[in-house]
Amino acid sequence: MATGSGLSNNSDRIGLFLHQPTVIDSFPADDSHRHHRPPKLKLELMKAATNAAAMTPVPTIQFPINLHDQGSDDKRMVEMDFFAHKKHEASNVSNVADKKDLTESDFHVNTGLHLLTAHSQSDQSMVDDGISPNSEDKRAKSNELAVLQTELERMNAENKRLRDMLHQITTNYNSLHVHLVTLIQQQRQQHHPDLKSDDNEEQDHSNTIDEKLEDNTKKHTGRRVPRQFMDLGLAASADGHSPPSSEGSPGNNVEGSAKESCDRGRDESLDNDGSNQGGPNKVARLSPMTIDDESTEATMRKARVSVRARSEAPMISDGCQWRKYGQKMAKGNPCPRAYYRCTMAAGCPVRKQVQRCAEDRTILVTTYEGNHNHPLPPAAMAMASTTSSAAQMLLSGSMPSADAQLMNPNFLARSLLPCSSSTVATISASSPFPTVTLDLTQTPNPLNLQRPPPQFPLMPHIFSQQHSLYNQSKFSGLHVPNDMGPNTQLGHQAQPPPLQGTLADTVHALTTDPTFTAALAAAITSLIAGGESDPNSAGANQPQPWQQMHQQPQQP
DNA sequence: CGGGTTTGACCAGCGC
DNA sequence: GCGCTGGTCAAACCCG
Repeated sequence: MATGSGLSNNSDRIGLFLHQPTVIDSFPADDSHRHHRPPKLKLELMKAATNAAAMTPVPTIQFPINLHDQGSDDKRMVEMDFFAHKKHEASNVSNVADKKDLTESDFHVNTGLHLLTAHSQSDQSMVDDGISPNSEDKRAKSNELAVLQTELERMNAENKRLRDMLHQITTNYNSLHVHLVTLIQQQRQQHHPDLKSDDNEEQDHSNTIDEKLEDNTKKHTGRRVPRQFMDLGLAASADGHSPPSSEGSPGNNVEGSAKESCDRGRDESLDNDGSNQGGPNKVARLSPMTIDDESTEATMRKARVSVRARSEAPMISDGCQWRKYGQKMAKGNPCPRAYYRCTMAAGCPVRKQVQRCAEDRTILVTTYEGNHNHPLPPAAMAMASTTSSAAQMLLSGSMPSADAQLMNPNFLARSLLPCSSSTVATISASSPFPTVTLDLTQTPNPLNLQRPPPQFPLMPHIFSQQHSLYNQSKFSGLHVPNDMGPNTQLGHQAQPPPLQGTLADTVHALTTDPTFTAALAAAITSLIAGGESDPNSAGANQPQPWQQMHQQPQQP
Protein backbone atom coordinates (compact mmCIF):
# COMPACT_ATOMS: atom_id res chain seq x y z
CA MET A 1 0.00 0.00 0.00
CA ALA A 2 1.29 3.30 -0.97
CA THR A 3 -0.11 5.14 1.97
CA GLY A 4 1.65 3.09 4.50
CA SER A 5 5.07 3.77 3.16
CA GLY A 6 5.44 7.13 4.70
CA LEU A 7 3.92 6.14 7.94
CA SER A 8 5.36 2.81 8.57
CA ASN A 9 8.46 4.04 10.20
CA ASN A 10 8.36 2.54 13.59
CA SER A 11 10.98 4.87 14.79
CA ASP A 12 8.42 7.60 14.74
CA ARG A 13 7.51 8.26 18.26
CA ILE A 14 4.46 9.88 19.46
CA GLY A 15 4.99 12.26 22.25
CA LEU A 16 1.60 11.56 23.60
CA PHE A 17 1.03 9.95 26.87
CA LEU A 18 -1.28 7.29 25.67
CA HIS A 19 -2.85 4.21 26.98
CA GLN A 20 -3.03 4.71 30.62
CA PRO A 21 -2.96 1.28 32.03
CA THR A 22 -0.44 -0.31 34.24
CA VAL A 23 2.28 2.18 34.02
CA ILE A 24 0.55 5.09 35.49
CA ASP A 25 -2.23 3.42 37.25
CA SER A 26 0.20 1.24 39.06
CA PHE A 27 0.56 4.11 41.35
CA PRO A 28 -2.50 4.38 43.48
CA ALA A 29 -4.84 6.90 42.09
CA ASP A 30 -6.14 7.61 45.48
CA ASP A 31 -3.15 8.62 47.45
CA SER A 32 -5.11 10.28 50.17
CA HIS A 33 -3.92 7.72 52.64
CA ARG A 34 -0.45 9.12 52.37
CA HIS A 35 -1.37 12.52 53.54
CA HIS A 36 -2.16 11.48 57.06
CA ARG A 37 0.54 8.97 57.66
CA PRO A 38 3.42 9.55 60.08
CA PRO A 39 6.63 10.19 58.18
CA LYS A 40 8.32 7.08 59.44
CA LEU A 41 5.55 4.85 58.22
CA LYS A 42 5.42 6.76 55.03
CA LEU A 43 9.06 6.08 54.43
CA GLU A 44 8.61 2.39 55.05
CA LEU A 45 5.75 2.29 52.66
CA MET A 46 7.80 4.06 50.10
CA LYS A 47 10.63 1.66 50.56
CA ALA A 48 8.31 -1.26 50.11
CA ALA A 49 6.93 0.36 47.04
CA THR A 50 10.44 0.80 45.74
CA ASN A 51 11.15 -2.87 46.09
CA ALA A 52 7.94 -3.72 44.35
CA ALA A 53 8.67 -1.30 41.59
CA ALA A 54 12.11 -2.69 41.07
CA MET A 55 10.58 -5.99 40.11
CA THR A 56 8.42 -4.42 37.48
CA PRO A 57 9.60 -4.55 33.91
CA VAL A 58 10.65 -1.43 32.16
CA PRO A 59 7.52 0.12 30.80
CA THR A 60 7.81 0.22 27.10
CA ILE A 61 4.34 1.33 26.42
CA GLN A 62 2.93 -0.37 23.43
CA PHE A 63 -0.46 -0.74 22.05
CA PRO A 64 -1.63 -2.32 18.88
CA ILE A 65 -2.88 -0.18 16.14
CA ASN A 66 -4.29 -1.39 12.95
CA LEU A 67 -2.56 0.73 10.44
CA HIS A 68 -3.65 -0.90 7.30
CA ASP A 69 -5.99 -3.51 6.22
CA GLN A 70 -3.57 -5.25 4.01
CA GLY A 71 -0.11 -6.52 4.17
CA SER A 72 2.01 -7.98 6.81
CA ASP A 73 2.92 -4.68 8.32
CA ASP A 74 -0.61 -3.78 9.12
CA LYS A 75 -0.37 -4.27 12.83
CA ARG A 76 2.32 -2.33 14.42
CA MET A 77 3.26 -1.50 17.88
CA VAL A 78 3.81 2.14 18.43
CA GLU A 79 6.15 2.79 21.22
CA MET A 80 5.27 5.76 23.20
CA ASP A 81 8.09 7.92 24.17
CA PHE A 82 7.35 7.43 27.76
CA PHE A 83 10.84 8.04 28.92
CA ALA A 84 11.23 11.25 27.05
CA HIS A 85 8.00 12.58 28.33
CA LYS A 86 8.41 11.49 31.88
CA LYS A 87 12.00 12.44 32.07
CA HIS A 88 11.14 15.90 31.03
CA GLU A 89 8.45 16.03 33.60
CA ALA A 90 10.61 14.71 36.31
CA SER A 91 13.51 16.93 35.53
CA ASN A 92 11.45 19.72 36.89
CA VAL A 93 10.83 17.66 39.94
CA SER A 94 14.47 16.95 40.36
CA ASN A 95 15.24 20.61 40.15
CA VAL A 96 12.80 21.26 42.88
CA ALA A 97 14.18 18.45 44.93
CA ASP A 98 17.85 17.88 45.27
CA LYS A 99 19.15 17.96 41.70
CA LYS A 100 19.64 14.28 41.85
CA ASP A 101 20.85 12.88 38.57
CA LEU A 102 18.20 10.88 36.93
CA THR A 103 18.67 8.00 34.66
CA GLU A 104 16.07 6.14 32.74
CA SER A 105 16.07 3.52 35.38
CA ASP A 106 14.89 6.13 37.76
CA PHE A 107 11.73 6.22 35.76
CA HIS A 108 11.31 2.58 36.09
CA VAL A 109 7.64 2.27 36.60
CA ASN A 110 6.54 5.27 38.40
CA THR A 111 8.60 8.33 38.12
CA GLY A 112 7.25 10.04 41.12
CA LEU A 113 7.47 6.93 43.15
CA HIS A 114 11.10 6.49 42.33
CA LEU A 115 11.90 10.01 43.10
CA LEU A 116 10.25 9.60 46.40
CA THR A 117 12.00 6.39 47.12
CA ALA A 118 15.31 7.93 46.28
CA HIS A 119 14.74 10.31 49.07
CA SER A 120 13.33 7.74 51.35
CA GLN A 121 16.35 5.59 50.86
CA SER A 122 18.47 8.56 51.60
CA ASP A 123 16.59 9.15 54.78
CA GLN A 124 16.75 5.55 55.68
CA SER A 125 20.47 5.43 55.13
CA MET A 126 20.88 8.32 57.43
CA VAL A 127 18.99 6.48 60.08
CA ASP A 128 20.95 3.34 59.46
CA ASP A 129 24.20 5.17 59.76
CA GLY A 130 23.19 6.46 63.11
CA ILE A 131 22.98 10.01 61.94
CA SER A 132 20.06 11.68 63.61
CA PRO A 133 18.70 14.34 61.34
CA ASN A 134 17.82 17.41 63.21
CA SER A 135 14.43 18.99 63.09
CA GLU A 136 15.50 21.34 60.36
CA ASP A 137 16.43 18.49 58.13
CA LYS A 138 13.17 16.83 58.91
CA ARG A 139 11.34 19.93 57.99
CA ALA A 140 13.25 20.21 54.77
CA LYS A 141 12.54 16.62 53.92
CA SER A 142 8.89 17.10 54.69
CA ASN A 143 8.80 20.05 52.40
CA GLU A 144 10.48 18.08 49.69
CA LEU A 145 8.04 15.27 50.12
CA ALA A 146 5.17 17.66 49.97
CA VAL A 147 6.55 19.17 46.81
CA LEU A 148 7.00 15.79 45.28
CA GLN A 149 3.55 14.71 46.23
CA THR A 150 2.17 17.82 44.67
CA GLU A 151 4.16 17.09 41.59
CA LEU A 152 2.85 13.58 41.52
CA GLU A 153 -0.67 14.78 41.74
CA ARG A 154 0.02 17.16 38.94
CA MET A 155 1.40 14.33 36.85
CA ASN A 156 -1.60 12.20 37.55
CA ALA A 157 -3.86 15.03 36.56
CA GLU A 158 -1.92 15.53 33.38
CA ASN A 159 -2.06 11.86 32.69
CA LYS A 160 -5.77 11.96 33.04
CA ARG A 161 -5.96 14.98 30.82
CA LEU A 162 -3.94 13.27 28.13
CA ARG A 163 -6.10 10.24 28.35
CA ASP A 164 -9.14 12.38 27.86
CA MET A 165 -7.41 13.99 24.94
CA LEU A 166 -6.77 10.62 23.43
CA HIS A 167 -10.36 9.69 23.91
CA GLN A 168 -11.42 12.86 22.21
CA ILE A 169 -9.10 12.20 19.31
CA THR A 170 -10.44 8.71 19.03
CA THR A 171 -13.98 9.95 18.99
CA ASN A 172 -13.24 12.55 16.39
CA TYR A 173 -11.45 10.04 14.29
CA ASN A 174 -14.36 7.71 14.49
CA SER A 175 -16.89 10.25 13.39
CA LEU A 176 -14.63 11.45 10.62
CA HIS A 177 -14.18 7.93 9.42
CA VAL A 178 -17.88 7.32 9.37
CA HIS A 179 -18.45 10.53 7.52
CA LEU A 180 -15.78 9.79 4.97
CA VAL A 181 -17.05 6.32 4.37
CA THR A 182 -20.51 7.65 3.91
CA LEU A 183 -19.34 10.14 1.33
CA ILE A 184 -17.27 7.61 -0.52
CA GLN A 185 -20.10 5.18 -0.49
CA GLN A 186 -22.45 7.73 -1.94
CA GLN A 187 -19.94 8.70 -4.55
CA ARG A 188 -19.36 5.11 -5.41
CA GLN A 189 -23.02 4.42 -5.80
CA GLN A 190 -23.39 7.39 -8.07
CA HIS A 191 -20.62 6.29 -10.33
CA HIS A 192 -21.19 2.55 -10.19
CA PRO A 193 -24.79 1.96 -9.27
CA ASP A 194 -24.69 -1.61 -10.50
CA LEU A 195 -21.33 -2.46 -9.14
CA LYS A 196 -21.22 -6.03 -8.04
CA SER A 197 -19.36 -7.08 -5.02
CA ASP A 198 -16.03 -8.48 -5.78
CA ASP A 199 -13.30 -9.72 -3.62
CA ASN A 200 -10.61 -7.45 -4.82
CA GLU A 201 -12.88 -4.54 -5.32
CA GLU A 202 -14.09 -4.73 -1.80
CA GLN A 203 -10.65 -4.87 -0.42
CA ASP A 204 -9.43 -2.17 -2.72
CA HIS A 205 -12.33 -0.06 -1.70
CA SER A 206 -11.58 -0.55 1.92
CA ASN A 207 -8.00 0.21 1.29
CA THR A 208 -8.93 3.31 -0.56
CA ILE A 209 -10.98 4.43 2.34
CA ASP A 210 -8.18 3.73 4.68
CA GLU A 211 -5.70 5.49 2.50
CA LYS A 212 -7.87 8.53 2.20
CA LEU A 213 -8.47 8.53 5.84
CA GLU A 214 -4.82 8.29 6.64
CA ASP A 215 -4.06 11.08 4.25
CA ASN A 216 -6.81 13.11 5.75
CA THR A 217 -5.58 12.41 9.21
CA LYS A 218 -2.08 13.36 8.31
CA LYS A 219 -3.26 16.46 6.62
CA HIS A 220 -5.22 17.68 9.57
CA THR A 221 -3.24 16.58 12.49
CA GLY A 222 0.22 16.50 11.09
CA ARG A 223 0.91 13.31 12.88
CA ARG A 224 -0.20 9.82 12.86
CA VAL A 225 -3.25 8.96 14.84
CA PRO A 226 -3.48 5.41 15.92
CA ARG A 227 -6.19 3.50 14.24
CA GLN A 228 -7.40 1.52 17.11
CA PHE A 229 -9.76 -0.72 15.28
CA MET A 230 -11.58 2.21 13.93
CA ASP A 231 -12.56 0.33 10.91
CA LEU A 232 -15.63 -0.71 12.73
CA GLY A 233 -16.66 2.84 12.69
CA LEU A 234 -17.84 1.89 9.27
CA ALA A 235 -20.47 -0.16 10.84
CA ALA A 236 -21.49 1.92 13.74
CA SER A 237 -21.71 5.52 14.38
CA ALA A 238 -21.15 7.02 17.75
CA ASP A 239 -24.52 6.10 19.05
CA GLY A 240 -24.08 2.53 18.01
CA HIS A 241 -26.27 2.81 14.99
CA SER A 242 -25.22 2.66 11.49
CA PRO A 243 -24.91 5.67 9.32
CA PRO A 244 -28.12 6.11 7.45
CA SER A 245 -26.50 6.61 4.15
CA SER A 246 -25.03 3.19 4.22
CA GLU A 247 -28.38 1.60 4.11
CA GLY A 248 -29.55 -0.02 1.00
CA SER A 249 -26.34 -0.49 -0.82
CA PRO A 250 -26.96 -3.55 -2.88
CA GLY A 251 -24.05 -5.20 -4.43
CA ASN A 252 -21.74 -4.46 -1.60
CA ASN A 253 -21.90 -7.88 -0.28
CA VAL A 254 -18.96 -8.94 1.72
CA GLU A 255 -20.20 -12.45 1.56
CA GLY A 256 -17.93 -14.42 -0.59
CA SER A 257 -15.20 -11.93 -0.36
CA ALA A 258 -12.81 -14.09 1.49
CA LYS A 259 -11.86 -16.46 -1.20
CA GLU A 260 -13.40 -18.28 -4.01
CA SER A 261 -12.40 -21.82 -3.33
CA CYS A 262 -15.06 -23.63 -1.45
CA ASP A 263 -17.12 -20.54 -1.21
CA ARG A 264 -20.13 -22.10 -2.65
CA GLY A 265 -19.84 -25.08 -0.48
CA ARG A 266 -19.24 -22.95 2.53
CA ASP A 267 -22.15 -20.72 1.89
CA GLU A 268 -24.40 -23.60 1.36
CA SER A 269 -23.14 -25.34 4.38
CA LEU A 270 -23.44 -22.37 6.61
CA ASP A 271 -26.59 -20.87 5.34
CA ASN A 272 -28.49 -23.51 6.96
CA ASP A 273 -31.91 -23.00 5.62
CA GLY A 274 -30.91 -22.65 2.07
CA SER A 275 -30.92 -18.95 2.18
CA ASN A 276 -28.51 -18.79 -0.66
CA GLN A 277 -31.28 -19.45 -2.97
CA GLY A 278 -32.96 -16.55 -1.41
CA GLY A 279 -33.22 -13.25 -3.00
CA PRO A 280 -32.71 -9.76 -1.73
CA ASN A 281 -35.30 -10.06 0.91
CA LYS A 282 -32.92 -12.21 2.84
CA VAL A 283 -30.91 -9.16 3.43
CA ALA A 284 -33.96 -7.27 4.40
CA ARG A 285 -34.65 -9.82 7.05
CA LEU A 286 -31.44 -8.91 8.72
CA SER A 287 -31.98 -5.25 8.69
CA PRO A 288 -32.54 -3.06 11.45
CA MET A 289 -31.68 -4.85 14.62
CA THR A 290 -33.04 -2.69 17.33
CA ILE A 291 -31.25 -2.63 20.61
CA ASP A 292 -33.76 -3.76 23.07
CA ASP A 293 -33.02 -6.49 25.47
CA GLU A 294 -35.56 -8.86 24.14
CA SER A 295 -34.41 -8.80 20.60
CA THR A 296 -30.84 -8.69 21.73
CA GLU A 297 -31.13 -12.01 23.44
CA ALA A 298 -32.92 -13.50 20.53
CA THR A 299 -30.37 -12.14 18.15
CA MET A 300 -27.50 -13.36 20.21
CA ARG A 301 -29.08 -16.73 20.01
CA LYS A 302 -29.21 -16.43 16.27
CA ALA A 303 -25.83 -14.89 15.69
CA ARG A 304 -23.41 -17.46 14.46
CA VAL A 305 -19.74 -17.83 14.29
CA SER A 306 -18.28 -20.27 11.86
CA VAL A 307 -14.78 -21.53 12.11
CA ARG A 308 -13.24 -23.03 9.05
CA ALA A 309 -10.17 -25.03 9.73
CA ARG A 310 -8.19 -27.48 7.73
CA SER A 311 -8.19 -30.55 9.83
CA GLU A 312 -8.30 -34.24 9.28
CA ALA A 313 -9.76 -34.60 12.72
CA PRO A 314 -13.46 -35.35 12.71
CA MET A 315 -14.32 -32.51 15.01
CA ILE A 316 -12.37 -29.69 16.49
CA SER A 317 -11.95 -30.09 20.19
CA ASP A 318 -13.20 -26.97 21.84
CA GLY A 319 -13.35 -28.34 25.34
CA CYS A 320 -17.09 -28.44 25.61
CA GLN A 321 -19.30 -31.46 25.95
CA TRP A 322 -21.61 -31.93 23.05
CA ARG A 323 -24.44 -34.24 22.37
CA LYS A 324 -25.44 -34.99 18.87
CA TYR A 325 -29.12 -34.53 18.32
CA GLY A 326 -29.46 -34.73 14.64
CA GLN A 327 -27.88 -35.14 11.30
CA LYS A 328 -29.07 -33.96 7.99
CA MET A 329 -27.99 -33.99 4.47
CA ALA A 330 -27.59 -30.44 3.40
CA LYS A 331 -28.32 -29.35 -0.07
CA GLY A 332 -25.31 -29.09 -2.30
CA ASN A 333 -23.02 -30.91 0.05
CA PRO A 334 -22.52 -34.66 -0.03
CA CYS A 335 -21.25 -34.53 3.49
CA PRO A 336 -23.95 -34.60 6.10
CA ARG A 337 -24.25 -31.90 8.65
CA ALA A 338 -24.23 -32.93 12.26
CA TYR A 339 -26.07 -31.02 14.94
CA TYR A 340 -24.69 -30.83 18.43
CA ARG A 341 -26.01 -29.38 21.61
CA CYS A 342 -23.96 -28.35 24.60
CA THR A 343 -24.52 -30.74 27.46
CA MET A 344 -22.27 -29.19 30.03
CA ALA A 345 -25.29 -27.71 31.72
CA ALA A 346 -28.96 -28.39 31.48
CA GLY A 347 -30.63 -25.91 29.28
CA CYS A 348 -27.51 -24.51 27.75
CA PRO A 349 -28.65 -22.96 24.51
CA VAL A 350 -25.39 -23.35 22.68
CA ARG A 351 -25.45 -25.49 19.61
CA LYS A 352 -23.04 -26.19 16.91
CA GLN A 353 -23.03 -27.68 13.49
CA VAL A 354 -20.19 -29.62 12.04
CA GLN A 355 -19.84 -30.17 8.38
CA ARG A 356 -17.13 -30.80 5.87
CA CYS A 357 -16.67 -28.36 3.08
CA ALA A 358 -18.18 -29.72 -0.06
CA GLU A 359 -15.33 -28.85 -2.34
CA ASP A 360 -12.49 -29.44 0.01
CA ARG A 361 -13.25 -32.08 2.53
CA THR A 362 -10.16 -31.41 4.46
CA ILE A 363 -11.83 -28.25 5.63
CA LEU A 364 -13.99 -28.63 8.64
CA VAL A 365 -16.65 -26.04 9.18
CA THR A 366 -17.90 -25.65 12.72
CA THR A 367 -20.68 -23.21 13.30
CA TYR A 368 -21.43 -22.07 16.82
CA GLU A 369 -24.63 -20.50 17.90
CA GLY A 370 -25.66 -19.10 21.24
CA ASN A 371 -23.90 -18.38 24.47
CA HIS A 372 -23.11 -20.70 27.29
CA ASN A 373 -25.06 -20.06 30.45
CA HIS A 374 -22.70 -21.95 32.68
CA PRO A 375 -19.07 -21.87 33.73
CA LEU A 376 -16.65 -23.33 31.31
CA PRO A 377 -13.38 -25.15 31.70
CA PRO A 378 -10.47 -23.13 30.42
CA ALA A 379 -10.13 -25.23 27.33
CA ALA A 380 -13.72 -24.61 26.44
CA MET A 381 -13.58 -21.02 27.48
CA ALA A 382 -11.05 -20.31 24.81
CA MET A 383 -13.28 -21.21 21.95
CA ALA A 384 -16.36 -19.89 23.69
CA SER A 385 -14.70 -16.56 24.14
CA THR A 386 -13.64 -16.50 20.55
CA THR A 387 -17.01 -17.29 19.18
CA SER A 388 -19.01 -15.20 21.55
CA SER A 389 -16.71 -12.28 21.05
CA ALA A 390 -17.00 -12.62 17.34
CA ALA A 391 -20.73 -12.80 17.66
CA GLN A 392 -20.73 -9.77 19.85
CA MET A 393 -18.57 -7.90 17.46
CA LEU A 394 -21.12 -8.67 14.88
CA LEU A 395 -24.07 -7.79 17.01
CA SER A 396 -22.91 -5.05 19.25
CA GLY A 397 -22.80 -2.68 16.34
CA SER A 398 -26.40 -3.49 15.70
CA MET A 399 -25.50 -3.28 12.12
CA PRO A 400 -27.99 -3.75 9.41
CA SER A 401 -26.92 -5.93 6.64
CA ALA A 402 -25.75 -3.10 4.52
CA ASP A 403 -23.40 -2.05 7.23
CA ALA A 404 -22.21 -5.53 7.66
CA GLN A 405 -21.41 -5.46 4.04
CA LEU A 406 -19.41 -2.38 4.55
CA MET A 407 -17.36 -3.88 7.25
CA ASN A 408 -14.00 -4.91 6.06
CA PRO A 409 -13.76 -8.64 6.59
CA ASN A 410 -10.05 -8.56 6.84
CA PHE A 411 -10.26 -6.07 9.58
CA LEU A 412 -12.63 -8.28 11.42
CA ALA A 413 -10.33 -11.19 11.00
CA ARG A 414 -7.48 -9.22 12.32
CA SER A 415 -9.50 -8.00 15.22
CA LEU A 416 -10.58 -11.44 16.17
CA LEU A 417 -7.39 -13.16 15.31
CA PRO A 418 -4.72 -10.56 15.64
CA CYS A 419 -2.05 -13.21 15.58
CA SER A 420 -2.87 -14.30 12.10
CA SER A 421 -2.33 -12.03 9.20
CA SER A 422 -3.70 -14.58 6.81
CA THR A 423 -6.93 -15.31 8.56
CA VAL A 424 -10.00 -14.14 6.77
CA ALA A 425 -13.26 -13.30 8.39
CA THR A 426 -16.42 -13.12 6.42
CA ILE A 427 -19.69 -11.66 7.43
CA SER A 428 -22.59 -13.27 5.83
CA ALA A 429 -25.30 -10.84 5.01
CA SER A 430 -27.19 -13.26 2.86
CA SER A 431 -27.57 -15.71 5.64
CA PRO A 432 -30.76 -15.56 7.64
CA PHE A 433 -28.66 -15.09 10.72
CA PRO A 434 -25.69 -12.80 11.00
CA THR A 435 -22.73 -15.05 10.66
CA VAL A 436 -19.07 -14.41 11.13
CA THR A 437 -16.86 -16.90 9.41
CA LEU A 438 -13.33 -17.17 10.65
CA ASP A 439 -11.39 -18.80 7.93
CA LEU A 440 -8.28 -20.40 9.27
CA THR A 441 -7.55 -22.20 6.09
CA GLN A 442 -6.02 -19.18 4.44
CA THR A 443 -2.40 -19.50 5.24
CA PRO A 444 0.73 -19.16 3.17
CA ASN A 445 1.72 -22.58 4.28
CA PRO A 446 -1.31 -24.74 4.86
CA LEU A 447 0.81 -27.43 6.38
CA ASN A 448 1.33 -25.19 9.33
CA LEU A 449 -2.26 -25.55 10.21
CA GLN A 450 -2.40 -29.25 9.85
CA ARG A 451 0.00 -29.70 12.66
CA PRO A 452 0.27 -27.65 15.76
CA PRO A 453 2.84 -25.00 15.12
CA PRO A 454 5.90 -25.17 17.30
CA GLN A 455 5.14 -21.80 18.69
CA PHE A 456 1.96 -19.96 18.26
CA PRO A 457 2.33 -16.28 17.66
CA LEU A 458 0.17 -15.40 20.61
CA MET A 459 1.16 -16.80 23.93
CA PRO A 460 0.95 -20.49 23.28
CA HIS A 461 1.71 -21.18 26.88
CA ILE A 462 -1.74 -20.00 27.78
CA PHE A 463 -3.19 -22.95 26.08
CA SER A 464 -0.86 -25.35 27.73
CA GLN A 465 -1.75 -23.81 31.04
CA GLN A 466 -5.37 -24.04 30.34
CA HIS A 467 -4.98 -27.49 29.04
CA SER A 468 -3.14 -28.49 32.13
CA LEU A 469 -5.75 -26.94 34.33
CA TYR A 470 -8.39 -28.60 32.38
CA ASN A 471 -6.74 -31.95 32.72
CA GLN A 472 -6.41 -31.45 36.40
CA SER A 473 -9.97 -30.46 36.86
CA LYS A 474 -11.44 -33.09 34.58
CA PHE A 475 -14.62 -31.11 34.71
CA SER A 476 -14.70 -31.56 38.45
CA GLY A 477 -14.50 -27.88 39.02
CA LEU A 478 -15.90 -25.97 36.18
CA HIS A 479 -15.34 -22.68 37.84
CA VAL A 480 -13.68 -20.09 35.80
CA PRO A 481 -10.45 -18.93 37.31
CA ASN A 482 -10.69 -15.46 38.56
CA ASP A 483 -8.04 -14.17 36.34
CA MET A 484 -9.85 -15.51 33.39
CA GLY A 485 -13.01 -14.10 34.76
CA PRO A 486 -15.49 -11.83 33.15
CA ASN A 487 -13.36 -10.78 30.29
CA THR A 488 -13.22 -14.22 28.93
CA GLN A 489 -16.85 -14.69 29.59
CA LEU A 490 -17.65 -12.12 27.02
CA GLY A 491 -20.90 -12.82 25.50
CA HIS A 492 -21.91 -15.30 28.08
CA GLN A 493 -25.21 -14.60 29.53
CA ALA A 494 -23.84 -13.69 32.88
CA GLN A 495 -22.55 -10.58 31.27
CA PRO A 496 -24.88 -8.67 29.05
CA PRO A 497 -23.39 -7.59 25.81
CA PRO A 498 -22.16 -4.04 25.71
CA LEU A 499 -24.75 -2.89 23.33
CA GLN A 500 -24.86 0.61 24.61
CA GLY A 501 -21.41 1.54 23.51
CA THR A 502 -20.17 2.00 20.06
CA LEU A 503 -18.95 -0.92 18.13
CA ALA A 504 -15.51 0.55 18.12
CA ASP A 505 -15.58 0.65 21.88
CA THR A 506 -16.65 -2.92 22.02
CA VAL A 507 -13.98 -4.02 19.67
CA HIS A 508 -11.42 -2.00 21.46
CA ALA A 509 -12.42 -3.53 24.74
CA LEU A 510 -12.24 -6.96 23.25
CA THR A 511 -9.03 -6.65 21.43
CA THR A 512 -7.15 -4.84 24.11
CA ASP A 513 -8.15 -7.36 26.66
CA PRO A 514 -5.12 -9.57 27.24
CA THR A 515 -7.24 -12.45 28.35
CA PHE A 516 -9.22 -12.17 25.20
CA THR A 517 -6.18 -12.45 23.04
CA ALA A 518 -4.91 -15.24 25.21
CA ALA A 519 -8.18 -17.03 24.82
CA LEU A 520 -7.95 -16.52 21.11
CA ALA A 521 -4.56 -18.05 21.03
CA ALA A 522 -5.76 -20.96 23.06
CA ALA A 523 -8.80 -21.41 20.92
CA ILE A 524 -6.91 -21.42 17.71
CA THR A 525 -4.22 -23.63 19.09
CA SER A 526 -6.70 -26.16 20.26
CA LEU A 527 -8.55 -25.80 17.04
CA ILE A 528 -5.47 -26.44 15.03
CA ALA A 529 -4.56 -29.35 17.18
CA GLY A 530 -7.94 -30.71 16.38
CA GLY A 531 -9.54 -33.69 17.96
CA GLU A 532 -6.31 -35.56 17.88
CA SER A 533 -4.80 -33.51 20.61
CA ASP A 534 -7.15 -33.50 23.50
CA PRO A 535 -8.12 -36.89 24.75
CA ASN A 536 -10.20 -35.34 27.46
CA SER A 537 -12.31 -33.28 25.22
CA ALA A 538 -15.80 -34.30 24.54
CA GLY A 539 -16.22 -36.29 21.44
CA ALA A 540 -12.81 -37.79 21.47
CA ASN A 541 -14.12 -41.06 22.75
CA GLN A 542 -17.24 -40.94 20.77
CA PRO A 543 -17.98 -42.03 17.28
CA GLN A 544 -16.66 -39.23 15.22
CA PRO A 545 -18.94 -37.27 12.99
CA TRP A 546 -16.64 -37.62 10.08
CA GLN A 547 -16.73 -41.37 10.44
CA GLN A 548 -20.43 -41.19 10.86
CA MET A 549 -20.67 -39.05 7.83
CA HIS A 550 -19.01 -41.69 5.79
CA GLN A 551 -21.42 -44.22 7.12
CA GLN A 552 -24.23 -42.24 5.68
CA PRO A 553 -25.33 -42.91 2.15
CA GLN A 554 -23.89 -40.30 -0.08
CA GLN A 555 -26.14 -38.15 -2.08
CA PRO A 556 -25.87 -38.68 -5.79
C1' DC B 1 -28.53 -48.64 33.43
C1' DG B 2 -27.21 -44.25 32.00
C1' DG B 3 -25.59 -41.58 28.42
C1' DG B 4 -24.83 -40.99 23.75
C1' DT B 5 -25.98 -41.83 18.75
C1' DT B 6 -29.02 -42.92 14.91
C1' DT B 7 -32.74 -41.95 12.13
C1' DG B 8 -37.31 -41.18 10.59
C1' DA B 9 -40.83 -37.89 11.49
C1' DC B 10 -42.38 -33.42 12.32
C1' DC B 11 -42.50 -28.41 12.02
C1' DA B 12 -41.56 -23.77 10.31
C1' DG B 13 -40.01 -20.66 6.92
C1' DC B 14 -39.56 -19.54 2.32
C1' DG B 15 -40.04 -19.51 -2.78
C1' DC B 16 -42.73 -20.56 -6.64
C1' DG C 1 -51.22 -24.24 -1.57
C1' DC C 2 -47.40 -27.05 -2.40
C1' DG C 3 -42.80 -28.46 -2.32
C1' DC C 4 -38.22 -27.78 -0.61
C1' DT C 5 -35.04 -27.16 2.97
C1' DG C 6 -33.15 -26.49 7.55
C1' DG C 7 -33.73 -27.45 12.22
C1' DT C 8 -35.46 -30.19 15.92
C1' DC C 9 -37.66 -34.04 18.30
C1' DA C 10 -37.94 -38.50 20.15
C1' DA C 11 -38.08 -43.46 19.97
C1' DA C 12 -35.01 -47.04 19.03
C1' DC C 13 -30.63 -48.54 19.35
C1' DC C 14 -25.77 -48.97 20.93
C1' DC C 15 -22.06 -49.15 24.22
C1' DG C 16 -19.25 -49.20 28.35
